[in-house]
Amino acid sequence: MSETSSERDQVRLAKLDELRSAGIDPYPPRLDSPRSHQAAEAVSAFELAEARPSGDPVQVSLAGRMVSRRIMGKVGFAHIEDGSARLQIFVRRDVVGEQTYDLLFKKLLDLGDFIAVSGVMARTKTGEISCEARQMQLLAKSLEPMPDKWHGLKDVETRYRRRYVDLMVNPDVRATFVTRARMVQAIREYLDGQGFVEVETPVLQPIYGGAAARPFTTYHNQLKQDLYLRISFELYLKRLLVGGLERVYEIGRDFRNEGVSFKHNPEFTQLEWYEAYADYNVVMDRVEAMLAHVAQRLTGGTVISYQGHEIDLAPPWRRITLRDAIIEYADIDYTQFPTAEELANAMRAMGHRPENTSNRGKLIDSLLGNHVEPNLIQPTFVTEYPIEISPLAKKKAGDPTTVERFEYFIAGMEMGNAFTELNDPLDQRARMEWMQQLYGADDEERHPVDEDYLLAMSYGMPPNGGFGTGVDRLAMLFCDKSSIRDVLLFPHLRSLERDEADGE
RNA sequence: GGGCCGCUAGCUCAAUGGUAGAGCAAGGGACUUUUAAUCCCUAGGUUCAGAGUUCGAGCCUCUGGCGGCUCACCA
Repeated sequence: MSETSSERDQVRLAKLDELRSAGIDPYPPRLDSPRSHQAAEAVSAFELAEARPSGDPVQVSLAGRMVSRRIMGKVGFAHIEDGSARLQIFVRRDVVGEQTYDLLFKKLLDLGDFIAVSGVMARTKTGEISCEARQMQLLAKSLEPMPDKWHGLKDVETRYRRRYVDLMVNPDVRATFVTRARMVQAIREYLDGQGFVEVETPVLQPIYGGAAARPFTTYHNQLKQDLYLRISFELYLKRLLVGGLERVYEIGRDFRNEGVSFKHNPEFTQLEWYEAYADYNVVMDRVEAMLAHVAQRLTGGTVISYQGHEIDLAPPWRRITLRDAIIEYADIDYTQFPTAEELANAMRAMGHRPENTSNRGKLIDSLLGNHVEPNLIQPTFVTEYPIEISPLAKKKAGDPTTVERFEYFIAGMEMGNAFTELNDPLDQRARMEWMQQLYGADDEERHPVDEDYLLAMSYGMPPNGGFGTGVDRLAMLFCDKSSIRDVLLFPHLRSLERDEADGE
């Protein structure tokens, strides 16, 4: 599949040859002088020494990618960039010698090459702290040109397809993924501190469940078994409560075979936890506390800025019932319309265009998604959900149509879902069987009945509160990104079609 | 899936339907404190693909590909 070599490819390959004939390994296995400092460390070491009257020279050995170069005859400057910072190096021919200066630095190095530099830290005439090179070693030759040093890489598609290039030239992108990592770390810190145990449950599941979603299917050849990539962890984690683990959580990948959008990727990271002897009120308290903790860790405060909105994560958050929220934002009191048909008619009378469904819960959910959700900028818990769309949640005492469930919303996005978990095995079986009727056989969100889950529950499951949230959406929030693709290192994209005439 | 927008040199971008250009990057040269270094010279293109209209298409039309935004659907 290699194309006709362009001139620029030829030039780079010729440089490889020239390096080798000069006895220079373009890909040496290690540094001649082991790295002593990261760039940022070298700068602080110099600043420290500079502040002392009799500061000794600061000797350093650095390594990084050469990202700019300015040659002025027999002296030249370059910037190298490592994981900590960008640092200028100053190279003089009469210091490093002709072979290093003329052949290597001036002629055979390219922007993008990894190099090691040993020398002394100094301040240049213009005041920039730099490393004056005594020795220089090529560490890895780059064969592809770097993007424009000033404009960087802007093309969105290329940024996603070649994230490594995006990362090397756009510092904000690296910062985003560091922030994401710190966010996940802070989540674990909170939960671990609360006595939760982190566990891992199967990604490959013979029966999927725990969410209303369409799964990916796969197949185990030797076992001759159909398997599904999990759409949630829920049913496995709750089995652990049966087994006596009282507080469990999992952070991992879910897979849903649905549309992709700025907030949906086919695989995404989910956090779920389950806590014995807690109900959904306890869960709400925890969600507030956890996200306030994360915000503190990342920003030192609880107010974050998201797409121009100031969002305050400090507890307590607004709590509103689903019924009141829909009355407030859509002006419909769904309790006045006890059947799907009546509710759909009422919605039509209000100018909405509800889909044809006999599932009243789905209609209510669409009112929530279309009319309520976009308005919930500040963190908000919406509570008390219809039973038809909540097969795993416990009924509210005295109201058989409603369950103890909440979803929480921030910045107009649904961020997560929780309930007082249903632990009555007979009720659970009835609810699952009811779902079979409620969702037609052609409904792609219809769930199979998980007999082993029912068996587990029959052994006795403590009352508990469970919670699930999209880690990527939290990352969008804390990284101030409007698209999930900007917080995924390698977002899913269609494959590029290869030109078949392009030769193998 | 629908609608709108985009795709031109390695990168960032130009180009009334009339010879495809610039800056950076690259190659050659000058330059011993520059920093978007500067100066001189050079090379670099199937304008996403295909078809059509036209004397002539990067530009107009159609089909397809990929992407972005958005609507629908969903967690």
